[in-house]
Amino acid sequence: MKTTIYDVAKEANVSISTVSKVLNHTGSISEKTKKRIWQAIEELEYQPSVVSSARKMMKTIGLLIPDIANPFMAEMARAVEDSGRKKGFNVIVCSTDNNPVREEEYISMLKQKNVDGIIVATGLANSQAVRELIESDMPVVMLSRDVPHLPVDIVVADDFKGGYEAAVHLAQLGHKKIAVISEKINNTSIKNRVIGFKEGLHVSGIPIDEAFMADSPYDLSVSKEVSLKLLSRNDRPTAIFVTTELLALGVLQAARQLHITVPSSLSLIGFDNSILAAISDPQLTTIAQPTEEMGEKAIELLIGGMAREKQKKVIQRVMLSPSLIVRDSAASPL
Amino acid sequence: MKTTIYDVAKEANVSISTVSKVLNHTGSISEKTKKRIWQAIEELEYQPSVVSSARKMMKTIGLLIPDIANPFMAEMARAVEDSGRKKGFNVIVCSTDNNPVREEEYISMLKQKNVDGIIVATGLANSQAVRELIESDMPVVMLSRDVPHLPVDIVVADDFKGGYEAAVHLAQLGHKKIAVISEKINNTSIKNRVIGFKEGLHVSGIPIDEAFMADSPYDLSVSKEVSLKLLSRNDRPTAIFVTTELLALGVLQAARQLHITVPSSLSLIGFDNSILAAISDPQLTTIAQPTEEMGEKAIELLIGGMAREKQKKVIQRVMLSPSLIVRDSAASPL
DNA sequence: CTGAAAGCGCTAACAT
DNA sequence: ATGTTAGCGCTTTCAG
Repeated sequence: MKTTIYDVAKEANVSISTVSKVLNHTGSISEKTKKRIWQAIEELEYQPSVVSSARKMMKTIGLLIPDIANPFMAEMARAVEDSGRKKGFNVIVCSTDNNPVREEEYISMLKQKNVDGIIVATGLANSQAVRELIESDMPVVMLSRDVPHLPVDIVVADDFKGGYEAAVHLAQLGHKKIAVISEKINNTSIKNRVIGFKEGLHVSGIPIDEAFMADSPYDLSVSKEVSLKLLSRNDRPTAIFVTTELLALGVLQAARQLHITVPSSLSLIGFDNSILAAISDPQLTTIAQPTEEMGEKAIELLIGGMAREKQKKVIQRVMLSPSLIVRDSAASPL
Repeated sequence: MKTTIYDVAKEANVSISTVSKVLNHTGSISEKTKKRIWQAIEELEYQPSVVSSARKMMKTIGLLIPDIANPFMAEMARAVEDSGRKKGFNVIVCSTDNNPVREEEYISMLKQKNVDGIIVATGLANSQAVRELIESDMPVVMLSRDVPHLPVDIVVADDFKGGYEAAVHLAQLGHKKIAVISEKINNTSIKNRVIGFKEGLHVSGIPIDEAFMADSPYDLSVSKEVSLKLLSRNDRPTAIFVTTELLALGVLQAARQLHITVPSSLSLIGFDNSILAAISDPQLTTIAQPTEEMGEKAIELLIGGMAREKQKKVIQRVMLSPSLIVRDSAASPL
C-alpha cells in the first residue's frame, strides 16, 4: 500500500495533524520535531496525495482548445503547460473540435474532477456551455478568444495591431495591389486581424479592393484553390496577407504551381509564427503571437482568480503585442 | 457550495448510500426510488465528484511525451486523448523535453494525483525514473518507445517493416544510389527504421554505401546543412530515406537551394505521416504510422492493466503495421 | 508547541 | 429494498 500521512506520523511519533502542519508550513512546530518528521517522510518516501475532499486544490487545470494536433494550438498548449508546471499545476488537454457537445462533455468531466480552473481557448466561445461555465464559480480565463460582455479575464494578442503592422510592412515594401485571405471562422481574433490590416492599408493610402478579399476554411487544399483563383487574375495582387499560417502554405503551393516566385513576384505575410512559418520554403515573414507570454499571463490570471474565489474582483483583459518577424516571403515588388 | 450526494439524498428522501447505489448501478433499488433520485439529481444539477479517497478511479491518465509542440507528438497525443475520452478518461499532458529531471518531476506529480495509469512516449525510456515507475504498482504502457527487458506493455509501430517498405519502394522505382538521413537520437524506433531500410535495400540487391548514411538532430536547419553536403557530392544519391518528417523538410529546402527538383531529380521518402507530410511541397511520400490505432491500443492496454492490478499478467508487445503513403516526393530516376 | 476529533464527498460492507 | 456506519487521506478548528 502507498504510504500515508499516518505512516509518517507513526514513524515520527507524532500525530497526523502535526505532520500535516509541517507539510503545509502552517502552525508552529519545533525545529526538532520538524526535522524528525521530514526524516520520516524521506525514509518512507512519502508522497502526499492530492486526492482528498479535504484538500481544496487539485493543482490541475483544464485547457479547452479546438485541436491539440493543430500546430499552433499545440505550441500554445505547451506555453500553458510550462507556465502551469512552474506553479505546480498540471494541465488536462481537451480538444473540442469546436464542437459544442464535446465542449459540454469536457466541461462536465473537468468539473467532476474538481480542477482548479479552466482556460478556454476553444472556438465556440459563445456556446451556452462556456457562458454557463463563466457564470459558475469555476475560475476561468479566455485565451486567444474574445467574448464581449462576459465577466471573464481575457488574454489575447493584439490582433488589430498585428494586422495593421502587416499592412504597413507590405506598404513600406512598395506593394499597391494587396490581397487578404482570412480563415473562415466566426472568431473575433481573425476578424480583428483583417480589420487592423485594412486600417493599415488605409493609413498607408492603399485602396482596398474588395475583390482581393478572400477566405478559406482551415484546410490547406481549399486555401490553395482560393489562391489559385486569386493569382490567376490578370490584375493579380503582388502581395497577400494570410490570417493563419496553414493557409499561407496553401498560397505558397498555388504560387509554385503557377510558377510565381515568392518573394520576387509575390510577397506573403502570415500570422502566428508557428513552426509552420519556419519550415515553409521560403520561410514565412509573419506576425508572431507572443505565445509564451500569453500562456504565462493566462496561468497568472487563472491562479489569481482562484485566490479571490467568490469575492468581487476586477475583470482584466490583457492584450499582448504581436511582433513582425521578417523572414523570406516578403520583398519589394519588381 | 457545490451540491453533494447528501443534498440529493435529502431531496429524494433517501439515504446517501441509496443514492450512491443508483449512481453506480449497483445493489438493487426499486424503480420508484430510482426515478425519484434521478429526478433530484437533475433538479439539483448534481455532478458526482471524482475526488474522494473512497473512489479508486480518478479517470485520468498521464501522458509523458517529449514535446506536445512537436507536430507528430501532438497528433499522437490527440489519438490518445480521443481514445481516452471514449472510455471516460482525461489526459494530463507532460512534455518532458527528454529531460530526466523533468520526467521525474512529472511522474511525481502524476503519482500524487493518483492518476489511474501513465502512458510513456518520452525519449529517455531507460531513465531510472521510468524504470522505477514501471516496477511500481502504477499501470504503465510504453508508446512508440521500446524498452527491452522490462515488464511493461508496449505499443509500437513496426519500424523495421516501415523502413523495409520504404527501401523496397525506392528500389522498385529504380533507384540505385540511395541515402539515409536518420534522426540523431538514442531511440530504438529510429534505429529499427534504418535497419529495416538497409535490409530492404539488401534484399533488393542494392549496395549500401556507408558514405550515404547521415544523421541530424531534430532540427530543420541542421538537416538542411547535412543534405546540402550530401547533395553536393558528384555522385550524389538519387533518393533519400529520412527517418523523421521534419528532417525531410530540411532535405527539401536543400534540394531547392541546389536547384535539384523533387521528385524528378531526387526522390524523397519520409516517415510518420504527420501534417508536415501534407503541407510540404511537393507533398511527401511517406511511411505512415498508424497513430490512431496506436493511441487506441495504448489506452486499451492501460485500462486492461488497471483491472488486473497487482495480479500476475501477461506482458503484451503490440506492433502495428505502418503503411506506405504514395504522394509526390518519390518517382523513378531520370 | 502538539494532538484529538470533526469533517470533506463518496464507497462498501453490514445490518435491517 | 434501503439505511447505518466505517473508512479513504488529508485539513482544520479547538483544546490541552
